[in-house]
Amino acid sequence: MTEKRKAHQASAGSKRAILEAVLSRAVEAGYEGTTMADVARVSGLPIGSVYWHFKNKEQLFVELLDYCYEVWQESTAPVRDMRELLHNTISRSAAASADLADPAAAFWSIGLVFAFERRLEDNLARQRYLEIRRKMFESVTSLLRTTYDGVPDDVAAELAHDMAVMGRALTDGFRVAAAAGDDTDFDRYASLTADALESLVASRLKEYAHV
Amino acid sequence: MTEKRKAHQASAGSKRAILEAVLSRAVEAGYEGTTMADVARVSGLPIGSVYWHFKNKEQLFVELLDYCYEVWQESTAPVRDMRELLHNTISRSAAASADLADPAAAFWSIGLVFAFERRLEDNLARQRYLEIRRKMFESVTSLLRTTYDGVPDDVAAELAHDMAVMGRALTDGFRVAAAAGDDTDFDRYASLTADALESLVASRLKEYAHV
DNA sequence: GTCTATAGGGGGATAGAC
DNA sequence: GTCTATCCCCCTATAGAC
Repeated sequence: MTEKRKAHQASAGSKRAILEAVLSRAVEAGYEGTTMADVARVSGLPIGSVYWHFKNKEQLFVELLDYCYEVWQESTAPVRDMRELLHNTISRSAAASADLADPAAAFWSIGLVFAFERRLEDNLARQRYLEIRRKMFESVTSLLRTTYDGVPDDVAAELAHDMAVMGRALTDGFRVAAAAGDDTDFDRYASLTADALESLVASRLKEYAHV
Repeated sequence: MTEKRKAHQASAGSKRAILEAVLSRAVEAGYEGTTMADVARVSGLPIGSVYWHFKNKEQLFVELLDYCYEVWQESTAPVRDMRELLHNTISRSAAASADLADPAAAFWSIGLVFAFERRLEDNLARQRYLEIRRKMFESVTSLLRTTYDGVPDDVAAELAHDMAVMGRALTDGFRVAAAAGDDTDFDRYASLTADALESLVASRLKEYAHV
């Protein structure tokens, strides 16, 4: 193994160590609460190394979001319907509070902080979160659309959009509940939520069938 | 009017000016993003006066939350059912983004920042928000409970609790949507939300009637 | 009660040796 | 690539004149 390769490997290892350090700090302290000194301490590397691997704090968080999103995609089995989707996301909201070391769960927990910190408007990490948020919404919408068989395209599209909007609101809402420490049985409400949305879909489909 | 009275009046006026200054800053920048220097500048008073009226930043935000909550209570007409309640809270989520000067609407917008900033765990303002959040939840629960006539008490209680949990999640979720800048027709989804929850209630009531 | 000046501490970022 | 020392700015909070 050449010297260059060795250096490269060490670099990759350090980079990952830094990302995991910033993850563990970010889920507890958010963006502003996480200091570069913290990250250096937790990762075991000096602060100079952190700045060698990442241009600045902003870029560090951009790459953190990318890293988490990647892990999330890999670790998330494809779902078949809305019920399964809601169960995954809402139960995972609880997990995001309990198991903060899970990058997949932590992603959304960190992201919501960015949604609310309006003063971070120009912050690239915030923009990255919003971008991923949009991507997720689109993919959920098209997934749901495939679940309405034998329905005119425009109706299915509208229905899928509505369910995606409401599903997103519910998911975010239960994340708020988790963050606020509300005493909530997330499994139970994942089911109830699915019941509510499914009955809404049913009545909408019936309505269109009558036209 | 005595000198003492005059001084007292001036004090009350300044205090209110400071509270409105911190309100306008807080909805834009959150807790950490709002600096005491900002507050002084916007209120037109020197920073020394701010510290004369309020012990510290923490206490300033505690009183801001109390102030907003008070205005919110006064300005909110009593609602009669879940549909009306959802419409008020969800439509107002949109307003919280549009009309930031409205203390009633701003309250929830500011509060959610506290929910997510876990590192503010010991912060009295965060605790005050969570306290008010609980109070609201209780009052919503007991309001809903009165809307289920001719139902056994325990069933009505469970139903009211479930609807309050889901209503809160939806409301918070749409506040997230507003903060994230999602393109959402809040009026429309307030209706759909009410449809979904009402049909859930209907099926639960039917279920219990059969037993 | 109002105002100014400043102490005191912390955080982001860089320089430069190794 | 790693590490240390340090600069510089901003923020909370206080001291003390008026």
